[in-house]
Amino acid sequence: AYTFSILIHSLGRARKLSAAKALFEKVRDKRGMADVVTYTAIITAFSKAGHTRAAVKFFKEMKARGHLPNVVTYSALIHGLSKAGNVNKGLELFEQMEADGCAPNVMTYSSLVHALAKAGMSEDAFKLCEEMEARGCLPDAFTYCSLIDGLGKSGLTEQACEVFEKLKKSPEKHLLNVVVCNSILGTLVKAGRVNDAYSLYNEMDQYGCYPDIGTCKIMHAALRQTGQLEDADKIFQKLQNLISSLS
RNA sequence: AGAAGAUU
Repeated sequence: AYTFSILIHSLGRARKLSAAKALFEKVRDKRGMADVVTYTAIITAFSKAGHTRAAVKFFKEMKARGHLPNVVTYSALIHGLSKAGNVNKGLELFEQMEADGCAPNVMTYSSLVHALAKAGMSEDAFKLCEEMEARGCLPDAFTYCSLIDGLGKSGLTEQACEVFEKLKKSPEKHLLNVVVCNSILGTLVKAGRVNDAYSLYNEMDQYGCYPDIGTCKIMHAALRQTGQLEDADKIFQKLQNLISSLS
């Protein structure tokens, strides 16, 4: 079953959904070898492709057949539902998961924070972060990134900055990475605070974060828009260097 | 030994 899970996972990643499904059904029916991980792999494949009703069908099926979903299964499906814009179903599933005695972990919370943020419910995302901390599950870089990005996109720039500043000073500051920096840079730029963004860009290295392609794209577009063309050019050069160092 | 989450 290990091998089949890997295969189903790979087919899913390659967007070969019908092949993944065919293999899954074969494993399930002919060999009776479908387990929680196999089910989770097929649910993930359909979830990521946005086919949530198929994912939910497999989810119901696994339960009906006595395979208890675990935290990975729930997280994958919550992510899929939220990605399809069905945050409420995601929240419902989150409650169901708790009712089933399955403890959420940082990835489950982060998926929900991301979903709430994307749905413009950043206040709820913020509350969820507080809740997870209160329950002894520390937010990680993914959680902070989703939260900051969501607050920024809801126009709550100040709150986003507060979260970032608080993280910078907290014992968890090692969580600061380039993607978290990019999320606050994007937030500042969106709020028209290009100079604040540029200052932050210039001090990122003090936090052990080094600009990546995403950083340069954000800053280049921002500086070009405000007519700071020389600085934009410098960043464009850096962007080219980063891209060419990829291969 | 296999499965889940972030910025542009």
